Amino acid sequence: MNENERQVRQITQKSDDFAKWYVEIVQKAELADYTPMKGMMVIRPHGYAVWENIQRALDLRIKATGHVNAYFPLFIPESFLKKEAEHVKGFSPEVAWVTIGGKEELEEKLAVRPTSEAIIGHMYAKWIKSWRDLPLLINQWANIVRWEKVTRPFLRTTEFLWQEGHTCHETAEEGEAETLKILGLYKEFCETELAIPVLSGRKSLSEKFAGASMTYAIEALMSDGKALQMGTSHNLGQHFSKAFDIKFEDRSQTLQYVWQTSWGMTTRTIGALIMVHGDDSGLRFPPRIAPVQVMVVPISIGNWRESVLPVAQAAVEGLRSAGVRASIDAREEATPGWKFSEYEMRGVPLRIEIGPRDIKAGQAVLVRRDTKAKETVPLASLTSRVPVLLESIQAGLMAQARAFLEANIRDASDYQGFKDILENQRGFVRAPWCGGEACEDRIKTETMATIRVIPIDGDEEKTPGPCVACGGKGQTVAYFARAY
RNA sequence: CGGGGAGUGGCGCAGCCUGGCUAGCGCGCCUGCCUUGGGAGCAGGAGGUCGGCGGUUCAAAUCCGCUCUCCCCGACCA
Repeated sequence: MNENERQVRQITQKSDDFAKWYVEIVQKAELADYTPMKGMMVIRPHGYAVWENIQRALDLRIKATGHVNAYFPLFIPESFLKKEAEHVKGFSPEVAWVTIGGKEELEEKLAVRPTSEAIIGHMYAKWIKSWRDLPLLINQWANIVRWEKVTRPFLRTTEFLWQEGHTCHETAEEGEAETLKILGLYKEFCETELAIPVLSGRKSLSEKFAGASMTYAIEALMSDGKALQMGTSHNLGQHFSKAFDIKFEDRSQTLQYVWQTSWGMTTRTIGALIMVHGDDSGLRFPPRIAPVQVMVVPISIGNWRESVLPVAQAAVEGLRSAGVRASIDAREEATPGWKFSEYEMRGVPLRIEIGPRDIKAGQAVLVRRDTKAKETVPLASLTSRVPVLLESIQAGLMAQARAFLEANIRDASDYQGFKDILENQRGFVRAPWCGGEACEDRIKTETMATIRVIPIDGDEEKTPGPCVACGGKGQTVAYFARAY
């Protein structure tokens, strides 16, 4: 057993049992913990700090595009949910209900929101009277409850956190433009901040949001070859405005229903960070969203408290004033080696080791988490070198994830080849599809793969071959995958 | 919700089939010494109503019934 193997002996290897590796990391890196209630987890401080960084970066973008934040109630009257037929049908199997308040049985039961279109639609009807009130661009950060049968930390929990945008527009074109703008915003966010490359496009009708006219999504590829939906942007058309009577008087004095969109991203993205970037030593957080970007470990030898510690602390101070989220672990009771492994597990992008030898040489040892490569840097140039390295790590993780994604998009022209890819290699399969639900169903039943996205017109060639399932005329190319 | 596996100090497990002494082991934790450049060592110590409820029995971690939770594989979903 070499050194590298010894240090990771406590975690399940990723290649050995991916699912087990995942839940072990979640718990050992203290991102989340189970509670006595099924499907309900505690997001622990280390996990919540990641969520706060995601929130900050995403909120900035949402606001930069003209949206404002508000907060709507947790509860939604049953009658509201029932107003949009498809909506209630889609969500009713997974809604939690409040039927008693204190000791009183409620006259009308209240849904714990599975999403907020209904309550927001009701309020919008009250607020919107004129074209001058449009566009209405509101976002909320909230918790959501969906009574799922199968749960997994971050990926699918009974209660989860998200942001949901709900907008109203004068025209169908504006609604569609907003839907696509957000889709692009999500894609840029995932790639820039999370270092997770995504495929974007529309969903098939069977996969679209209950009550939408069209759902667009971004999909990422986890390192076990399964796809994960990272965010959705829905063009709601006039479905909800008609159900909730959201009307405005337009510029030519005609009464019209507004055109709406809704879109969301959730705490699931944390699960994606784990599964896209994690390795056998633990997490690898992209620097931009890492709670701690740099951990300084003073090498505790001899009179290190007098000789090493002050230098290490000064280094942390210097990095902090340079805008780096730096921290120091000066605990006496843990050995340096233990700390190295610990911060690798927790995904800290960069480790700085400072010991007596380094001080003598006026340098520090920098170890990047993504490649584990070491370099020595003069103490005086830490504040200039560290930001460069952090950017390089961010870019490195992205490059690695993109290479993996690209290597795992495979074309299939016939059904046997299609099945072989899903059976032996997983990843995305790009294949022509006739647009028929029968073929979609058959593929799902026989291969467990679903259409993740259909490229938006113009993004892909327009003359697909025959449908990979039925051999009929191909209408479009679609990306299929087994998904979480 | 269907099929399979599991629940015993913080973590990982043994014990259960065939009921019986103070429920054991490794890691972790506490104290002290000694160490510290990849998860150190020695000595002493703390911590468990065996997931919960009920039943059988002189006696239950162990047998029986119900129930909760977790994991895996399907059907449903961000």
